[in-house]
Amino acid sequence: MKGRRTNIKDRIIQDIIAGVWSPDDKLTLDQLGRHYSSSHTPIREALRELQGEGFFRTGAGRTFRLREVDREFITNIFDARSAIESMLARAAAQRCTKNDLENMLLAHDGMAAAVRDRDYALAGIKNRLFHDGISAIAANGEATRVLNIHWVFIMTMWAAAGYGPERYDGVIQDHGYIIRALAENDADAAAALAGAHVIKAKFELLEQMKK
Amino acid sequence: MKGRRTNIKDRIIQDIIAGVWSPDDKLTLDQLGRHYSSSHTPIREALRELQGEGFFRTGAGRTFRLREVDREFITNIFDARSAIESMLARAAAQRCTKNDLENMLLAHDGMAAAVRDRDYALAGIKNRLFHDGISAIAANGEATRVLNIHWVFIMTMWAAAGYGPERYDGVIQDHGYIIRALAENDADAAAALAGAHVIKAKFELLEQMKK
DNA sequence: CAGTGGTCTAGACCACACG
DNA sequence: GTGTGGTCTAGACCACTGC
Repeated sequence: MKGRRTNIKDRIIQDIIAGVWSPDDKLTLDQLGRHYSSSHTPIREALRELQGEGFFRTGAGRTFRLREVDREFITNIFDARSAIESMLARAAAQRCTKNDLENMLLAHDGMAAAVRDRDYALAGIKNRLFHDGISAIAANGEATRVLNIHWVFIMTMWAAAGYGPERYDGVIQDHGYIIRALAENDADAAAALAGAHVIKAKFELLEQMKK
Repeated sequence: MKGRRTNIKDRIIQDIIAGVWSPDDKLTLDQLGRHYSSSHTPIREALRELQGEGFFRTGAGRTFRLREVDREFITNIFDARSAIESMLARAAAQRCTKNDLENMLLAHDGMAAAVRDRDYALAGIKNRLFHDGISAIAANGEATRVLNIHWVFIMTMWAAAGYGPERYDGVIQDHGYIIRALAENDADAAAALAGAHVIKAKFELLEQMKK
């Protein structure tokens, strides 16, 4: 399924965070095509996907203009994620079966083990497994799609932030409480916990941005 | 800005609802290209946008497979919309100024007038103005983008549903209460009202689908 | 190991800005 | 009117499928 478009999109995000492209650059298809060794079409499609994720706005004329990844942008996408994750957690708590719960515990333990080993790359992957698990139980593919769109960006930001044990321990603690809410089929609790969990991530990234 | 891609996307959605394309059809680029008198690229991009909106899933191989627009799909997207509109209404209530309020009242009165004149096409447009107004006050462009993606689909569904005065009066009543919440800067009330407003739309469309 | 069909390349096209 | 640069056309390419 994946063409080179997917790779180009990921590389562009990493380059945005790394500061290779700045908001005032022109960013023409020719220029990007040269940089990523590709012709117009794959670049064009990658840009359109990135536009759908909010990284580009259509500027004057028909040009693509890079959006600044600033506090407002982080705030906006995490507020949206919080609302959706909260809703999904509520649905998941209502539907959660014994089997679902075991899968969640597996992901949870896997992440805890990775953090214990100081393997933060693995911990990031396990973290995503945990959140994907909730989405799977909630079974709302359309809402899940919205959560998935910024994933590359979030992973890259976390890697750049270089969080240590304190941050990860807090995340794991939160996950533990969310699992309890799922186990009790307590929808209100799950919604509140999941929503707050995302807000914390927002604050951490905003804090990190000041540097 | 708009190329023919945008038109093709809208026409495909209308054709999906009209039953021109059914979930089991092959839907190759060649076939669609012949049908919409275009070459691969614009079709391909339209399909990719529609994939991002959940209308297509990537089937076996690398083929595009049309998703069935069924009760589950409607439920999923409206549950997601409810969560986001609720969050936006909460933010809007906190930020709403006197000037913002006047703009909302303008859109509100415009829709009421359109319904009084039985001009439901105009009422649909005014309805969108109302919801766009809330998004504008909330000033979360990234969340708003998520709300905008299904708009063509929703407009087409409403037109197909052929709602009469009773339905529109209910919508306008809801809008009136939301405006009151904005006026009082009552964030909790706005969130509850906006969330419920979307759930009602979901139930109405599900009801409509049985026929 | 052919067939099917999505993906990429090259280049013409043309809309929109600016002088 | 001229130029810049996004958009579309045509066709080659090649991954995946199923015979």
